[in-house]
Amino acid sequence: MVIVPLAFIIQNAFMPGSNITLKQLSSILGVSISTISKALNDSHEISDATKKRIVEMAKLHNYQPNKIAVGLKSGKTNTIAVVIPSVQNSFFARALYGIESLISETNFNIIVCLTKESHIKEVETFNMLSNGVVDGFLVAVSEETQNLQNYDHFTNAIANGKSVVMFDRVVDAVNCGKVTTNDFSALSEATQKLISSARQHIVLLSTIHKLNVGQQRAQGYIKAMNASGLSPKILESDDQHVGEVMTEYLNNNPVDAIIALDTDASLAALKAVKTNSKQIPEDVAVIGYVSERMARNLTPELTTINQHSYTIGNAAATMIVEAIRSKSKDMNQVVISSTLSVRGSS
Amino acid sequence: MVIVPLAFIIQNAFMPGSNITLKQLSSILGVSISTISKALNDSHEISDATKKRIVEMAKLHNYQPNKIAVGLKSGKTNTIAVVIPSVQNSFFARALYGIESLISETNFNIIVCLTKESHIKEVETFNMLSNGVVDGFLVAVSEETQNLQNYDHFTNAIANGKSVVMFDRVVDAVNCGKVTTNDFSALSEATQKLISSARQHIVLLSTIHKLNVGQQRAQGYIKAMNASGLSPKILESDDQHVGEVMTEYLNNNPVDAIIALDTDASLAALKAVKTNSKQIPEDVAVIGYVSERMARNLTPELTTINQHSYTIGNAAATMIVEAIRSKSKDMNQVVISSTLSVRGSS
DNA sequence: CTGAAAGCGCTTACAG
DNA sequence: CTGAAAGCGCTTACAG
Repeated sequence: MVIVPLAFIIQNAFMPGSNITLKQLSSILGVSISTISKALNDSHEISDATKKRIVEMAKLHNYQPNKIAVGLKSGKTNTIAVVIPSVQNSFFARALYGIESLISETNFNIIVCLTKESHIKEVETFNMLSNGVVDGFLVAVSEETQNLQNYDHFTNAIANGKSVVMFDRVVDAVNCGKVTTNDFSALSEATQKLISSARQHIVLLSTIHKLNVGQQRAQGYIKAMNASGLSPKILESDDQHVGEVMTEYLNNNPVDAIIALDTDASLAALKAVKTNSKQIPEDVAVIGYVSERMARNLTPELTTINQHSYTIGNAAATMIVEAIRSKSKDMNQVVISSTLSVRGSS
Repeated sequence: MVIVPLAFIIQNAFMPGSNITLKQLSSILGVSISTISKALNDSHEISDATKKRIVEMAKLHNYQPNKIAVGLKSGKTNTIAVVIPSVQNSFFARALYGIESLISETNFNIIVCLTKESHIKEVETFNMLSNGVVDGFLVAVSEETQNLQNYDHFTNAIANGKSVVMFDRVVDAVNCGKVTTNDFSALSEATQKLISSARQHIVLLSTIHKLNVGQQRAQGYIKAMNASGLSPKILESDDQHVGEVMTEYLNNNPVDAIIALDTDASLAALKAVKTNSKQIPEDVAVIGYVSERMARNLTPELTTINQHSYTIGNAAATMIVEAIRSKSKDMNQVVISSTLSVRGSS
């Protein structure tokens, strides 16, 4: 007969939802903690009979292993930090969705940290999570970090044995997994396409000229323009003033096509052309970067360069899970090609 | 003289970024682990001299306490789960931004989990994180959970001693902290405002009729319409077909105002009216739900009901941090009022 | 003022 | 096949 201590009964009676531990199960079953642990982990050392008894009792009490304790013991937390500049940008929102979808099918969790393009915030995040909290980092590098070119927090994390995968915003100088898109050639092709439809005065509108991706896209545009003997014209602004900048330019220059490099610029371009009483796409063609869903609800429907953000997120998540599980150091690079979705605006 | 074991030197020599532990510091300093722990926690038990020595050495080696170990010992993890349906919806994206902004100023971290409106996913998330991983949950209840009215995962978490705060999507039946907006009266006022500008045929367009918040808004609209002797007309659809539904109705019925309850419906309403060759706002006024930033970039600029999503997220985060810290059980409710931002479309 | 010991909830060599 | 012991990295009552 097993004597169950009174204190235990009381505790269980009054805390029905309270999480039960191996120790408590041990005193209920009259079996050692080690045996229970092994049984629940389906060790071959334990007889089928006891396994059965233990598993049933564990189920009855809704036993859930304490992840923190497992993490401390194993040195693994099964948690991945997703460090991104923002989540209000539809690219990152959808990439995060792609990441989460993949991760939720594994036994990993994700911690999301928003850097707001701040280097300090990014560094603090890495420092705070490097010690025991996460197994790896999925990061889209902040604008400020790109400008400062200070990458110690990345290399330290890697030196600490953490897996690091960069996506979209990557840094060549850091040796880690990378998932990017072909920004240069996507823009070059889109520009080429406009040129082959006899557009001559093609303007690039950007609020992301400080970012690597923005520069890559601009280079692709410039290359295509130059290749056709056309002179590139790049308008740069911030999200507050991009509309004014576009309108101002439209009022004083010939324009028959606009390529806008982000959501704000895309909406602003549509608005500026309409306000200018020009027809889209007859007078001015517009190609932009917005989500597919939004593109379909705009007037006219917007031709977009589709970055496949979900796929990028998914690929990055796949890569880091693989890296953590295999502990391999040789990191590969994946490029998810952007594609042009032609709609009414071009 | 302190004898430093060779193994330790090698380890340090070859793993410069590796996280140092109290044990290692102890062997470097020749002081016990307990003393070091107390010194680093600024205990009054330790003399200033040793404190200084210890703190300096800790800094030199960039000592960071292992959060997992601290969490296991204290039973607190300083981590909060944010469980939301999606992050592609601008409301949740911005609310998450508000949450993160508040949390990042505390010593808490957030784990973000996306339920995709699935009850099962929500339940699994709660089960998975309840045992040791998080101290509390910040949740916007999924559509499916609202329909099934199965709230056991919430009450279990609360019984397990976790703090729970619901925001935007709340469940009255669960006794926890709540942050909401005044959906009913916001719609009632917006409708009233249209009526007082002599609009008669005011249509409500919604893709969120299955959600509590959608129903509340619809009720506010109905009340205002009835109060003025007008007959309410509610068009319901999903985000794929909302445009067709609106266009179809416009083609066959008199309409002089549209209130759209979400971003998809708002863009679709603008598009449908324009396609129908009607003028906004002269022929048809449009009021919608989109972010301020997007509203300003639409043509015409959209009058919106502004939910103050950032503030809602911030308030919810404040509430749960407070709840966790104080361990108080009496949960309060906060209402952040929505406001009407009048722009060109009405 | 400092340190040894116990313990948070687990896992896993090692004995028996 | 089962269990006692050590240990993951910390904190904290308790001795000295």
